[in-house]
Amino acid sequence: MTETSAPRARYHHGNLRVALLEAAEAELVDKGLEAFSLRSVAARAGVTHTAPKPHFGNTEGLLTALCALGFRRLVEVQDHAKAAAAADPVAQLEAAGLGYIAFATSNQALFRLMFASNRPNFSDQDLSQAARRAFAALETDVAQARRSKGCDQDDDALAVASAWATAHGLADLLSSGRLRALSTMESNRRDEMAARVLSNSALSV
Amino acid sequence: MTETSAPRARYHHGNLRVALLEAAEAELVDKGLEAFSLRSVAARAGVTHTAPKPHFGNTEGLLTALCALGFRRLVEVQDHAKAAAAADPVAQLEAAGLGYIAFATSNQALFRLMFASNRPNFSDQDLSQAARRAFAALETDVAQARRSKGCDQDDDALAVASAWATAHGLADLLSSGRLRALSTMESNRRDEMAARVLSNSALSV
DNA sequence: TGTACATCAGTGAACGCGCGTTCACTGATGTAC
DNA sequence: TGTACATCAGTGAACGCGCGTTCACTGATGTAC
Repeated sequence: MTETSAPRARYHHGNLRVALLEAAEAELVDKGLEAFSLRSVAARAGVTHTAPKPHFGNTEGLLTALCALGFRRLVEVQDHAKAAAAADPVAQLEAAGLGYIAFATSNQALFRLMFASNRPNFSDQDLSQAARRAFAALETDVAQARRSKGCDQDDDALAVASAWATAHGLADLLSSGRLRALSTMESNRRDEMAARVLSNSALSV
Repeated sequence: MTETSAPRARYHHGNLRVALLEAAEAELVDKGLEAFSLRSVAARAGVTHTAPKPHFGNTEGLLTALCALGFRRLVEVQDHAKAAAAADPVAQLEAAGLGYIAFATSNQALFRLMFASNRPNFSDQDLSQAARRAFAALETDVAQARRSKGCDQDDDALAVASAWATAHGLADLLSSGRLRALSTMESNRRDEMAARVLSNSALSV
C-alpha cells in the first residue's frame, strides 16, 4: 500500500510495474498458476488489460519477472534466518535450510512457479542470474560447514546436491501439505529434526 | 497399441476410457499441464470432444484418474526395483528410493501432476486410495530397514518423513533438470550416492 | 514565470481463437421372443 | 436362426466466455524557449 488512497489518477500510474507484480503474486496465490491470466492481473491492479504489455510484453514475461522476484525473496529469507542464527558454519547451513523451508511454506504459489513450472523463461538473464545467486549462496554455506568439520573438499559438489535435495524435498512436501507427520508436529521439534537431517545430508557425503 | 490397425469403427470405440487416459498422458507430456484441455485430448484420441464426458465428467475428472494412474505406476516401478535388488531390508529401502527417482525422471509430467498441481481432486476415493497405497509401501520399507538395524521404533514416523523428503527432493530436482551436478554424473555413481543419502536419512533419525 | 509542443503511459473497442457445456441426433450392440 | 426393439456410446452443431493481440486514441508529463 505505497499508493495514496485519494481517487487514483487514471493515467500515468507511476508505479505500475511494481503494482502489477504485486497483483500477479496475489492472483497466483488466490487462483493458482493454471488460472493465471494477464487480463485478471491487470484488472486486479485496477488497470486496463493492455497496460501490462509495455512493462512485461506478455504473460510469460510477467511470470518470468515474478519468478525472479521469488528467487530474490528466497535469498532474503535465508539471509534473515542466517543472521538470527549462531555464527558457527554448521548452524548457518542449518539456518539456510530452514529458511528455504520457511520460504516454501509461506510462498507456496511462488515456490511452485520457481520449481514446478515451465512457464517462466529460465533463459531470461535476470531470472537465471537470480536463480544462480540463490544456488551460489547454498554452495558457500555447504562448503564452509564442511571445512569446519574437516570434510573432503572433493565431495563438496555431491554434498551440495544432497543438502539441496533434502531441503527441497522437505520444503516441497511440507508446502504442499503432504508430509502430515511433520506438518502437524509443533514447529520447534520440526525445525530441530529438519536441521539434523539437513546438516547430516551435507556432512556425511 | 492394443487396437486393430483397420480403419476404426466410428461408433463404439470399445476401449475409450483407456484410450483417453493414454491420450491425456501424451498431451501432458507434449504440451504440459497448462495447455491441457479436454478437447485436445479427445482430438488426440481421434474422438469427438464430447465423448470423454460420460467417462470422466470433466477435465478435473480426467486429471484425477490420470493422477491415480500415476500413483499406481509409481508403486509398480518401485516394486520392480525392489524385486531386482538384494533381499536385505536396507537394500530394499534403497531400491524403493531409487525407484521413486526413476519414476520421477521418466514420468516428469505425471510426477508434476501428482505432486505440484491442485487440479486433480485429491479427495477422490480412487486417487486417495492409490496415493495412500504408495505411502504405505514406503512406511513398510522404512520400518523393516530400521528393525534390521535396531533403530528405535518411536522415531519411525520421523524417519519416514525424512526418507521420503530425501527421495522426493532428489526426484524433483533431477526430473526438472535443476541438479546439474547429479544429472550429468554417470548413473551408477549417482545411484550409489542417492542410495547412501536415502538410507542415511531413514536410519540416522 | 508562462506558453507550445513532443513524448510517453494507459484507454477502450474490436478481432479471432480455443475452451467447456448443452442437446437433439444416429449408428452399433445386445437381448427377447 | 431370424427379427424387433431397447439401450448405449459417440456425433456434431450451437452457445457463451475469457483469453491474448492489435490499434487508433487521449490525457498527463516534462522540456524548450
